Amino acid sequence: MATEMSIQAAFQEVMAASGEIPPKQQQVLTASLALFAEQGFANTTTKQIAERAGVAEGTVYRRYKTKDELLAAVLAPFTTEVLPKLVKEFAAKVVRQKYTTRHALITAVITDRLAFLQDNSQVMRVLVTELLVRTDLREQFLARAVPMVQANLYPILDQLKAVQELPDWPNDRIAQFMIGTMVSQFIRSSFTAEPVATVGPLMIQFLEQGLAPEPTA
Amino acid sequence: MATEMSIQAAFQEVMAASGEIPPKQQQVLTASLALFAEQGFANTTTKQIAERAGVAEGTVYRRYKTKDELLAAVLAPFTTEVLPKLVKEFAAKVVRQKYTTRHALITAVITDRLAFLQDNSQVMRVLVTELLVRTDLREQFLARAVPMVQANLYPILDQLKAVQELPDWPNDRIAQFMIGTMVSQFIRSSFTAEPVATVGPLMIQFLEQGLAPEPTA
Amino acid sequence: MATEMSIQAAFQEVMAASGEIPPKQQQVLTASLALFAEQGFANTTTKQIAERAGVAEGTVYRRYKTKDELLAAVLAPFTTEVLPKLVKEFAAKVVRQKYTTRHALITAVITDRLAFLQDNSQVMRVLVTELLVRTDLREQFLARAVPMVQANLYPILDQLKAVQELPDWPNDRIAQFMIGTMVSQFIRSSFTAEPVATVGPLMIQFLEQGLAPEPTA
Amino acid sequence: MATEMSIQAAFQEVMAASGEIPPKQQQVLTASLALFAEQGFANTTTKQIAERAGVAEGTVYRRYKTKDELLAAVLAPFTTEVLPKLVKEFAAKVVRQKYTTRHALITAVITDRLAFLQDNSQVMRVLVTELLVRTDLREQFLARAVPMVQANLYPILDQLKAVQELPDWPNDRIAQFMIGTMVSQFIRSSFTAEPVATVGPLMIQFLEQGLAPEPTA
DNA sequence: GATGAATGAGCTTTCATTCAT
DNA sequence: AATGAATGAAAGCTCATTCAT
Repeated sequence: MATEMSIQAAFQEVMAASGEIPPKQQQVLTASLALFAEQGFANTTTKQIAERAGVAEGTVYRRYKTKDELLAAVLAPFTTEVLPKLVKEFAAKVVRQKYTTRHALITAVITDRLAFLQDNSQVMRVLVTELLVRTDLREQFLARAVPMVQANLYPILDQLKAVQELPDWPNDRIAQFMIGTMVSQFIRSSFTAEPVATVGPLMIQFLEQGLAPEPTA
Repeated sequence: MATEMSIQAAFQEVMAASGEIPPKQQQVLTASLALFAEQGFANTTTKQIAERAGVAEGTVYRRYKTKDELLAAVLAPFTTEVLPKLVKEFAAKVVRQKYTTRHALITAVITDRLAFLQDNSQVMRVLVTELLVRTDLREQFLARAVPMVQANLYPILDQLKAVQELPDWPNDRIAQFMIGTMVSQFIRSSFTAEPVATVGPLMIQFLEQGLAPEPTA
Repeated sequence: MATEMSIQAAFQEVMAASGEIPPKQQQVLTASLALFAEQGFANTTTKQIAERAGVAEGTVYRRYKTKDELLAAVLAPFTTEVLPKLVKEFAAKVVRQKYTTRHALITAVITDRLAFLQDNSQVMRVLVTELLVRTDLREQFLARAVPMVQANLYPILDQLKAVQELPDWPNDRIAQFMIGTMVSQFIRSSFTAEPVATVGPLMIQFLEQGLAPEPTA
Repeated sequence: MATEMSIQAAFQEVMAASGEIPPKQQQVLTASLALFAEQGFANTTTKQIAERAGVAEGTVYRRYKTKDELLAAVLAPFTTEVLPKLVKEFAAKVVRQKYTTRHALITAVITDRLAFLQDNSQVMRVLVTELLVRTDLREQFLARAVPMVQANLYPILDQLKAVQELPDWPNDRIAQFMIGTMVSQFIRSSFTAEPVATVGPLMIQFLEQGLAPEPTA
C-alpha cells in the first residue's frame, strides 16, 4: 500500500491548483524546507535560502513578508492540506474495508502511515522541531490535528472495543501508544538513517499484542 | 520510587567536582537551561540569560567562552554524569533484585525512568530539540549513550529472553519500543501539560502485553 | 475671488502641453502628490504610489525614470507654470486696477493668495517640506521664485512707498512680512485643520497697520 | 539680551544631570542632530551617524532601540526641557518687569526669542520638518506646547488688552501673528543664511504697528 | 571576578529599479 | 504601453563576544 501523497507532492498540487504561484517561489519553498530540515529554522539564513533556490535575496520576500511567514508557508500544507486528506483517506479506507480486527487496523496504520512518515521525513522533522519550540505553532497545530484524529480515528476504536478487539482504555491513550510507537521509529531513523522496511512486521506484532484486550476473567 | 538524581543535583555535583562553586555561574547555568527549554537554544540571547540569572552579560562569559560551550555545559551533566549513573544504578538494582519476569522489569523501568523524565523534563526537552538539529551533538550523544544502554540493558534482556519472558526480537527493537513508549509520553505531556502519574499502569500493561513472547506453538 | 489656477488644473495643462495625456500617468501624479503630502517624499514607496494610482509598479516608471523625477514632476507645475502665472496675473490685475492704497493691495493679496494657498495646500506642503531638506531643490526654487517676485511685486511696492502708503523699508522685508504672515496661516491650518476663511479680515488689518508708514514727524 | 539656554546646552545639562549617559552616547545624539538637520531624518542612515559620531554602528542602538527612538531622543529635550523653561523664564521676566506697553513686550519677545531660534536653528529645523510629516509627533508636540503658551503668554496679552495696548483680537491670533513673523524669519535665514541681527528693529516696528489697537472711534 | 558599554559581522528586511512577457 | 515578478544594493537592527574599568 503506497503513500497517497507526500508533502512535496502536496506542494506541487497546491501550487498548480492556485495556478498563480511562479516557479521561483516554488524554488524558494523547496529550498527553505530542505534547509530548515537540515539545519533547523533558526540556523538557516535567508541568504542561504536564496542561494539554494537560485534566486536573489529579495525574491525570498516577494510573497512572504517575513521569515516566519516563510516557515508558516512551508508547514501550512501539512496541517491544512495533507494531514486532513491523509486522515480522511485513511478513515475512509478503513471504513470501506470494514476492518473488524485490530490486526487489520494496525497493519493498515503501520504500513500506510509509516511509509508516509518516511516519505515526508523532511517536513516531519521541521514540524516536530518547531512544535517543540514555538508555543503559537503548537497550539495552532493541536487545535487542528487533535479534533481531526478524534473525529476519524476514535469511532473506529470504539467499534473495535465493542467487539472485544481493543481493551477498554481511553481512546487518547490507545492513539498515543500507536502514534508514539511510530514516532519513535521516525526519530530513530532520523538519527541513525536505518532502513524502515525491516521494522514493520515487528512493530505490528508489538502493537497488536500491546493493544490486546485484557482476558475477560 | 524517587529519582536518584536530577539535573539540578547533577549541576551541584559537577560544580563541586570542579573545585570551586561560583554561585553566579550556577545561576547562569540554571537560567540558561530554563530559557533553552522555553524558547530553544537559538532563540535565546545571552542578554536574556544574564537578566534571568541576575548577572552582567560579561559574567556569562567568565567560565564559558562561547554560547555553544554554555549549551554543552547545560547538557553535559546529562550525558556524562546523570545518564551513566542512572543506567548503571538501574542495572545494578535489576541484577540485585534478580528480576525474572518482564512484568517486574517493565514496572521498574516505567515507574523509575518515567519519574526521571518528569523531573528532568527541561533538559530532556533541550536535548531532544538540539539532537534533532545538530549533527555533531547527535553523534557525540549517540556515541556515548548507545554503548551504555547496550552494556547495561541488553544482558538483562538476553536473560529474560532465555526464560521465555521476552520474544526473540533484536535487543535494539525491544529497547526502542520501551524507550519510544516513554518518550511519547514525555512529548505528550510536554505539549499538553497533562499529569504523568495517571498513565503509569496503562503503560505498564501495554508494554507487558506488547513485549510478551509469541506463544510457542 | 476664486483661484485662477490650482495644481490639478496645472497638471492638466502640462499634460496637454506635452501632447498626449496618458490617463494612468495622470493618476500616478495625483497619487504621488497626495502621498507625498500625507507622509513626506522619503516615507512614500513607489509601491504605495502604484496602489493608490491603481496601476502596476512598472507603470510608475514609464514616464519618470526615477522617484526623484517624479518629485520634480509633482513640483514642477508649481514653479514653472503656476507660480509665474499667478504672480504675473496678480501684478497685471494690480496694475490694471491702479491700487494706490496699501489697503487695496493687501486686501487683494490676502483674499486672493490665501485662497490659492488653501486650494494648493498639498503641493505647498510637499514644497515646503522638501525645500527644508534638499539643498539642490532649494537653490533651484529660489533662483526662479526670487527674481519673479522682485520683478513683479517690487515695482508696486516702490509705487506705494512713493505715495507714503508704505514705510521706507527694504522691499524684501516688506515681502517677507506679507508672505510670512500668510505662510504662518498655512502652517497653522496645516497643523490644526482650522478653516482659513475666518482669519482673513484680521490678517488684513494686522498687515495694514503693521505696514503703515511711520508718521512723518 | 542673550539666550538663556540653547538646545545643545540643554543636551549637556540633561546628560550631566542624569549622570549616567556615557560620552559615546552624547556623540551619537550630537551627530544625529547635526545629520538630521543637514539631510533630514529619513535621508540619514545609522551608518552615517556612527561614522560622524566615531562609534560602531551597534553603539547607536545601545541606548535607543530604533532609529525613531533616536529622533525622539533628539527632539525630546526641546519639548520636555527647553521649551517649558524658556516659556516660563520669559513669562517670569515679563511679569517681573511689569511690561505695560506692547512695545516693551514685543521688544522682549523679538530680541529674546529670535536669538533663541537662531541659536537652535538645527533642532528647530529638524523639529519643523518632522512636525510637517509625522502626525504622531505633531499631536504630541501640540498637546504640550499649546497649553504652555496659553498659560504663560495669554494672561500677559489679556493684561495689555485691558490697558488698550492690544486690540481686542483672540489671543491665538495675536500669538499667531507674533510667532508667524518670527518663524518667517527663521525659515528665511534657514534658506538664505542671512544674518538675523539686522531685521530685529524692523520686525519690532512691524509688529508694534500691526498689533496696535484700533483707534476707539 | 564582575561589570556593562562597546564592537562589528552578519542578519532580516526594504524598496527603487529593471525587464521579459 | 502596461504589467508585476525579480533584482540586489543598502538599510535597520541583532547579538555573541570583547575589554577597560
